[in-house]
Amino acid sequence: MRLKNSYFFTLREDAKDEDSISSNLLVRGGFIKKSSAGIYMMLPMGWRIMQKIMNIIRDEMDKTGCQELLMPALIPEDIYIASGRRAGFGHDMFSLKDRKGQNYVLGPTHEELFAIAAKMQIRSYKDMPFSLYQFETKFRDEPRPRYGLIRVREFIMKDAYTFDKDEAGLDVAYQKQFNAYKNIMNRLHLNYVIVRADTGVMGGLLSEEFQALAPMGEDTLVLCDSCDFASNIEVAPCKPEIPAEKEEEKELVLEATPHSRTIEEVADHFHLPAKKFVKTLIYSVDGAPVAVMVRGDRDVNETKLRKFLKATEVELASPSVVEEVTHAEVGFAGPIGIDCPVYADEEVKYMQNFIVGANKTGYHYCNVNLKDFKVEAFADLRNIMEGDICPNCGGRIHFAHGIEVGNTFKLGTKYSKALDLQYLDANNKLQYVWMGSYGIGPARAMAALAEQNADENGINWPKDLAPYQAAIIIISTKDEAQNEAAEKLYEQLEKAGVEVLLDDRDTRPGVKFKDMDLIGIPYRITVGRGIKDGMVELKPRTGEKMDVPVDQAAEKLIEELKK
RNA sequence: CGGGAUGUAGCACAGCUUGGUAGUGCACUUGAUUUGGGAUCAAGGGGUCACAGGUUCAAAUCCUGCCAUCCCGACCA
Repeated sequence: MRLKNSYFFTLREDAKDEDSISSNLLVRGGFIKKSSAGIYMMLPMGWRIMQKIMNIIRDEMDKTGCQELLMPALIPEDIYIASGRRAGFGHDMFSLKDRKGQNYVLGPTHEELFAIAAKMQIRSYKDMPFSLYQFETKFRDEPRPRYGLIRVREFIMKDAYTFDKDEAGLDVAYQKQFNAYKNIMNRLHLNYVIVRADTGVMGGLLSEEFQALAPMGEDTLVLCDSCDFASNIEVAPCKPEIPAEKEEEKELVLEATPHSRTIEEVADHFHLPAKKFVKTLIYSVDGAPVAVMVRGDRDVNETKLRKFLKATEVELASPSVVEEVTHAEVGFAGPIGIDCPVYADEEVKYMQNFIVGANKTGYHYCNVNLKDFKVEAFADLRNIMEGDICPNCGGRIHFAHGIEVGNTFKLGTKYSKALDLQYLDANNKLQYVWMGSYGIGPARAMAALAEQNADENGINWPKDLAPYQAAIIIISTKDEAQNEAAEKLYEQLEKAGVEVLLDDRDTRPGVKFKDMDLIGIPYRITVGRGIKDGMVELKPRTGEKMDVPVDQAAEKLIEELKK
């Protein structure tokens, strides 16, 4: 493509309303532009990269025998009511009415429609296995869009669905998709890890996430120093820390702590480490108050709490609820005499002579032991911490941050039951279909690549994903010899199938160099003053320049691109 | 949804406290000098100061409302 008279622009300054490395570079490079909160225009340079990413995904999907189709985005609300997910998604779903007053939603993910589509195919066990996928725009009304393409409200997703007659079949289909996902991540040159994750609103039996490593990533990944344990923090199991020695249980004491509400303040008051305290947090679990105890230096894991109590919604209770159940101001909650059920993290079971709030404003109890209060149940309810023991091998845990680029789910029969997707087995008995669902966000992949490959000059795209493989820069467009040589080279490369940009803009060389580095063109051929001796310059974006005779430049570039 | 901030030229911002001709840098146009890492000089073009009301002789500036955007939190496949 010739840059002159084409839609191409870059910005010299960071965008004020972008908040990450990738989104700033993508906006500055003219790849994308925010059109409203969490909604982006995908401009020509960005769309080229998207298509390259999508082609790799498509190729790997096709290799698994998955068939591509396209579902509507506009879907009657009833379908999500039938699956029970209308309430689950809640305000995350864009919804609207048609002229007749019928309620519609914009699809946030498509398990329901694919299950319905599968009904048309499936009569007997002989009709499976098969799988389907699409690239489709999804809509999710995120409460807080962020980080450019990473958390958006409208985005293209590749979603695939597998249909099998039993769990063994699902296992095989899942493994095939899982391997395809690994191939995709590798071909995208992403630095990633695969972690266990919560199944969330998708439901089902198993969820694994493909997480591109990046410091700004929103997910906390729990990794082990000595084995291959990898989990999203939301589901990482914890082993309780058991004190080495038993203490002698002391007498319960009520102590005035008038100015101490937070754990730090209370620890200060008693001159004891946070480990000697137990926090009591009041949660609202499907509307009912529940107290949860964890050691003072730990955090409650709300995903674990929700699962343990088989609840759909878990959130910290409002101050008024806290005051109601504790009969005290916020900051003095404890298990003794509280007016709601108490659950405790397993670790609390092993603690002795600890300190808790007294449910009385300005007081804490010291030397508290298990006999002093009633607990409904002990369970793993806390977040694992860096330095904790690996639940798998006993090694040490460390954290990393990731961008969730892909996610695979073993759904089981959740949707086939909800939407009545059945088949006749060999014994002429009706059975439910086993489903899997597999999502990948090409735009998130693009942002993750930018995040992982940014340098001080811009984005250093992998060779095969850059919007163009090479750029020919004309130093002075007033020099006929330079123009002619550049044109000839351009035609030669186009003919050879190289994706090449001809920077024939009438501007200073520095501008051209900066622009090509910013948008991450992997190779640059500079046609300048050397042309009078028949020489041009070939330079990798990050690497040394080489002087090359102009008539060998194309050949040399093609050779470099193959490396 | 709670807390905070911001909306002024294509972009980034100043001006608002203390009401009185709409400003700066980049970008853009024209000319000149330049031409291997975001040139210099000169002359220009471009604005319902988010929107709607109000106060005032007079509002970007003060008041009320409203919309949008961003930040922190909550939430989140």
